Amino acid sequence: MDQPARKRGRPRLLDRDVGLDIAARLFWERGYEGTSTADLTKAMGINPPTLYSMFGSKEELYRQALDFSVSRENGRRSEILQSSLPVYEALRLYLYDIADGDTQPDKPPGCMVSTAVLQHAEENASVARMTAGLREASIQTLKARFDRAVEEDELPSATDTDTLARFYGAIIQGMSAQACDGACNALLKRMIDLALAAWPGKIIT
Amino acid sequence: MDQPARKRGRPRLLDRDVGLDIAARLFWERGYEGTSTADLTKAMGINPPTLYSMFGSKEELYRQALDFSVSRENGRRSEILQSSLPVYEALRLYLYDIADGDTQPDKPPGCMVSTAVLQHAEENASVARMTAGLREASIQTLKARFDRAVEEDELPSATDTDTLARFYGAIIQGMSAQACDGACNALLKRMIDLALAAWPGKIIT
DNA sequence: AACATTTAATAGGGATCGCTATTTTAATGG
DNA sequence: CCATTAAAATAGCGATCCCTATTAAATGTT
Repeated sequence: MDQPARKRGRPRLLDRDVGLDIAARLFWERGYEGTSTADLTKAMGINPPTLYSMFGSKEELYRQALDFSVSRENGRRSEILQSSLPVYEALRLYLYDIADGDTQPDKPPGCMVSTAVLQHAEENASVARMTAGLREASIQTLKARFDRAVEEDELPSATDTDTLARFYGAIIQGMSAQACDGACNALLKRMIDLALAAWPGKIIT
Repeated sequence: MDQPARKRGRPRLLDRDVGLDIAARLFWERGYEGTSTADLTKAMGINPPTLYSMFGSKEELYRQALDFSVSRENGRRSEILQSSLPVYEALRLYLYDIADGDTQPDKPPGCMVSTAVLQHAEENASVARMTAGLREASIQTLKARFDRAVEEDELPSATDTDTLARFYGAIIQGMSAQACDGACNALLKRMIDLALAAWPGKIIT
């Protein structure tokens, strides 16, 4: 009874999510401008008209592939950050999870969002705005968690949570860049430990 | 007598350094893959064959434009870092100078090297290797200064200078990314101040 | 079997990509 | 004035870019 309700007409050869996964991987590795529609159709095993009927356009496919990938990570990372752990420990695990994502053995290095479309041709400005928006949203998530920590007396009330969030955002972006340049997981985590030494109230030795 | 020794033949319409400056600005704003040879020739006011006779190829032009730009900054930044100031203060001024470079009013945002060609088509792998090499060199410069600080008892002898250098490298890359996303100079400097709080031996309040 | 519906495959269009063979122009040297 | 030198301008090459009009194939329905 769980039948996928076979519709009429010729059946699809490519599952939509499989296609998005393949596209995400290509965009992740080569960037938006470095990935051609020919690359995409070849990797998916389809012809150009199928790509356009399934996803609309290259830009729409990129957007959907980003949504698809981001939403897969968001659940776990949100759980880590919003857990009952002390904010400092939650932040550490959150950053470790991102470091793990930057250095997965069978996936492209770095983060698909953190360092994407920073430079771009004018015609791709709207794509750049999209990735910038995702980065800003991620920073706002951090800031909201820090604001809550202030309210719950885990952080001094004078804490500049905006700058604090953007600082750890910079670490996230720097980790992605260095992962692209070949940095290993252990190095990224050593960097995180250093960055956590800047946490308000810490005494470094 | 300081005559530029007018050679025979038709004189050049475009000065080489002026051309490199224009090219650097375009590559800086749009990235390597986002800048076309047509963009470059149009901005320089020349025809394609002139570009190729002057600079060899698009990739060679990118390399020369990078060298041209980097060498302009390197003198001042090296002076700051190698000055007689305490290493901690030298590092602060060094990072501030980079923040200023990321947010020059009449130039593209971010750094031309820090966040360049992180993702790329396969055919541009050699270009990516080049920018990655420049980033690594910059990190090694930091590490060398920190090693000197260890020798001169400005830092504990157990200091992991490699990780320390890569941590501040990550800050530099994160600042460039956020400048590309619109961050202002003051924000970048607040982030630097936070990053300096991670300096070994600091007591944060 | 014939039809309706939905997708896949073929083939290619118009624009732009990086680049170059050839010709023209502008200077100096004799 | 002519020859020589060197750079600029014209014109366009083959490849690839993103995308689509059209045709063929595979299913459920009648």
